[in-house]
Amino acid sequence: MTKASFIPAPVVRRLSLYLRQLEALAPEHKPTVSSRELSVGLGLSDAQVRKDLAYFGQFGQPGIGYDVQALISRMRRILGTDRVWRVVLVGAGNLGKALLSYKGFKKKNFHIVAVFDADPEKVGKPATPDRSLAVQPLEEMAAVVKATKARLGIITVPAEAAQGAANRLIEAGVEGLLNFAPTVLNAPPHVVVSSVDLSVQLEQLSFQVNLSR
Amino acid sequence: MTKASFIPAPVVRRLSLYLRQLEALAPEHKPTVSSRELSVGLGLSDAQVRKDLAYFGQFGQPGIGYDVQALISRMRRILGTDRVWRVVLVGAGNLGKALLSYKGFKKKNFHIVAVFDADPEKVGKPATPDRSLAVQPLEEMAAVVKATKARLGIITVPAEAAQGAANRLIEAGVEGLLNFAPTVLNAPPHVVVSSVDLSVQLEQLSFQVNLSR
DNA sequence: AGGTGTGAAGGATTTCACAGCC
DNA sequence: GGCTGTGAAATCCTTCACACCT
Repeated sequence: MTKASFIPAPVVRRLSLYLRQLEALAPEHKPTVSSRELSVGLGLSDAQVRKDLAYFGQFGQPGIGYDVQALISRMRRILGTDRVWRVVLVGAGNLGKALLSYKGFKKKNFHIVAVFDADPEKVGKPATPDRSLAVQPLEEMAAVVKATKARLGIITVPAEAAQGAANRLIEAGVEGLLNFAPTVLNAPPHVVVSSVDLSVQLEQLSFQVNLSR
Repeated sequence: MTKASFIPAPVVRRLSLYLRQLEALAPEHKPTVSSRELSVGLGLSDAQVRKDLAYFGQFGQPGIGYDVQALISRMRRILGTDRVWRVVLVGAGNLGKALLSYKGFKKKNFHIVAVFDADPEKVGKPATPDRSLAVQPLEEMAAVVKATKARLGIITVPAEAAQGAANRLIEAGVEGLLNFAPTVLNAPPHVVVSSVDLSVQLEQLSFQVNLSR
């Protein structure tokens, strides 16, 4: 593996976008793609694409470009999605259930293997219409995470319950958290946390829209 | 209004986080907060908070800090959430329905006023369990957006349908789009686009988790 | 010609550090 | 003593531009 000691955050964010673009244009069966072609759709410069990819070694052919399939494989390995990631979800509310039936995760090799909720009313009931998973009580988390070898957790509980859910997940041995609750999570340094606050996204829009008038 | 001619993107992103922190600590009835107190929870430096706020004028008291309530009001006005934003949603699938019943939006003054879907099977059916909104056909969009004075649109359709949905929304006069489809959207410069790709979020996690071992 | 990889230059953002105010 | 607002310095990131490859 390359000496990818430290990668700037903006680069990591773009990596996923490159992969998405590549996968979108793979069906066209063009064997290669240039940094320019990759960059235009994303509103970036061609130099940026080359610099970003150069963090992980050099796999372009001067005069030709990048081999699409090879680059896809390489990017998947870099991002870690060449293998299955087992994920547990805490919070069987509306958002949690929506994520459970979201097809995109499985396509990207993220498999949700268990669902937990604090509400005794929900425990035992099927978490999805297809009844593939039943909601389990929080107490089971440690055992289930261990048994399923899940390494990631998704938090879709109310803000007040988020830190508690995070603590349990961390205790159970999860290595990364995707948090949808509108609050900051504290976690030890060996646990990676990424947050999506849906209201914040809309706020960004309302700010920008107000600016342009 | 202040000469907020141009605000760097990183600053805008943090603005929402400041407001969220402030709202979280408002119930404690502490009258003021220091840049340091605001910064620690978010993992930022105190200087950063002060610099960011300084873009919009100066409302701190040396030796005291910032008046919590005043800062909240000010931030809401800056972000545009001191008024109601009417929002329409396209795509009555799982994610769309989850967003419809997400309480956080209304709390932040974002009101979803209509739901559209291309599937004739879904049209006419209630979009939420509480039956407050019925799914409408895409053809109605222009008229409904006009009638409801909606200015923002949320896209929760499959990737293949996203650009089409965006075009219709733009045509109908919407000024900002929040896109959950895993694809890049093209839009004219007067329309602001913000995207959330759920799989990309998990990919970021798998990358970071792989790094730290 | 068309295209990559990369030092060097340029810009943007963050941190430092301190004068000045409460 | 505590804290803000802000120039100056430092750091981080992007763009330029070109040697080199096919």
